[in-house]
Amino acid sequence: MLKVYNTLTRNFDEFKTRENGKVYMYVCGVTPYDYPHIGHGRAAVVYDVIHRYLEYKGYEVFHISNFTDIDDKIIKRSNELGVYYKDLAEKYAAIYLENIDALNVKRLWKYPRATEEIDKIIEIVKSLEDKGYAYEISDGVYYEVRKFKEYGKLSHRSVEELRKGARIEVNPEKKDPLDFALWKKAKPGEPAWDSPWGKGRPGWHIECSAMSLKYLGNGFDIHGGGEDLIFPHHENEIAQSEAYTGEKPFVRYWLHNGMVVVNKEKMSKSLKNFFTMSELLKRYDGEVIRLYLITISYHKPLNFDMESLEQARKNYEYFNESKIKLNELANADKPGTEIEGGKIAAWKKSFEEAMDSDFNTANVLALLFEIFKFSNANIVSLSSGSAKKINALLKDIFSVLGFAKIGEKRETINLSFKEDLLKVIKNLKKNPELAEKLSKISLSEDAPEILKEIIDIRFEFRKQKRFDISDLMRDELKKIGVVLEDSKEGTKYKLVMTDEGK
RNA sequence: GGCGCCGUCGCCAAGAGGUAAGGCAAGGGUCUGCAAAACCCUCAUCGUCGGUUCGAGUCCGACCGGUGCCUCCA
Repeated sequence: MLKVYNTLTRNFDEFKTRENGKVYMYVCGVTPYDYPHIGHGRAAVVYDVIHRYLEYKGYEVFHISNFTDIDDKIIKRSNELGVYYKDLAEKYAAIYLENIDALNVKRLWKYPRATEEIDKIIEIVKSLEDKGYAYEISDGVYYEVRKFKEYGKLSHRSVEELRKGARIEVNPEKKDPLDFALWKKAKPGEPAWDSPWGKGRPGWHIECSAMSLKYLGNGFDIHGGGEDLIFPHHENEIAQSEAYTGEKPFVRYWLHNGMVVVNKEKMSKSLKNFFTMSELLKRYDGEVIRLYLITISYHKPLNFDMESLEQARKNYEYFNESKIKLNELANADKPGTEIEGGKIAAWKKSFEEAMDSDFNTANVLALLFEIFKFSNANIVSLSSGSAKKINALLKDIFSVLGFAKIGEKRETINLSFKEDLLKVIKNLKKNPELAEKLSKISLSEDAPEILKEIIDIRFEFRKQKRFDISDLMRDELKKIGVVLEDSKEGTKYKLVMTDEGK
């Protein structure tokens, strides 16, 4: 039985959907005005894992995430750069999508944009005004918080407390400092849409109510986002939506992911302590970053540091290497010990129990270590059939965690790999004993063939016990990320990431 | 000031009343010409002080330290 931590009830609630077999989920997306950082990546990955597990459980998942493509920051930025606001927003929306593609986040059902849902937004604001929940003043239409009796139920605050903490008001016409803008009247030079209140644009919170209600309907299952959105964003969404529909709940389960922090401070643009996904992806494979992001419970803060990322890289390599061995065994058609069915079943059970406990990916990772420890320790005795059985389970686990490349051999690392190899050859030619042999290699061949010839030459030296030469060759290759592994069967190579790149 | 969260081995991190998962690092082995990889072994009583309980990282209280939200933010 799946249990999820619900911010509204502050409890691990049993997950029951509105409709049988279907999950409707809305996750607050980004305001695309700059490069997305790893915190945005974490949110995307977290809800992607949740999405994937729900599908594993047999649900059909209707998952959407918005782009808030009109707001103060976008207007300010586009004015600074002298570009059209929509072009700016679409540029960064595209970068965001590219980045999370690299993290192997599934594309969602829909990515609605605020500016493309103006009709629905106006309809809701108008309705709230008609029902007496909203009022118009000189600079816009505001939601009257005191009219909504349950205001504060999500963030667990009282209106009185909030009022004490409220900042000095900009517009004295507001009835209450807590009232927030549903619709902002246009200032000169700002993008604007026609409305019953003249030219203007949506306030910050209304677009999420409009898009979620439009595409998912009232009372949908999951609403997610960063925990910094609990107040005021999600609190206001509830107030708007439940007042508008006249029904509750607007959302059945409120899920919130923890922030990424750096040196214990929240990663944010204003503190300038952020790492963009684009820069991290230059140094680390997207799946390594993904693994790093799911090593800790999704609702806890994640303290970002390179050392932990490096640890994730090692763990990823271990999974990868172990899976390759298992695949080789599975394809070998080799007789051997059969794994007890009970073992597989127990692993499957602990996988599901972990995920059922509010998506405990950390425990799933521990399980993966257990499985691979077993397969590695028994790789010589196990039958191919057993390997296939283990692989079947791993396929499910990896598909839920969102790893598509574990077990693939990396054939070439990047485009400059051949250049690197030629550099190695050049360096090795400084050794007179090697020069002649290496010059026989045809440099017009592809990188894998060249590499193979180098390894063959080294093999000859090893046979003659010329370990000085073979060690020299091994060291040179290691510098470009080629690690040689000698065994009785011959020399295998694998490609690993180096500091300079993948 | 209000509402929260967190403090578990050098580091990362599960566990949430029944006697401390996992990973990285470290040390010792097996294997290897040496490595690498893999495997085996070793490695914590849970911020402090009280309380509840047969039994507490796990519940309650106080305190110490850190941090989030209350303003835009995944």
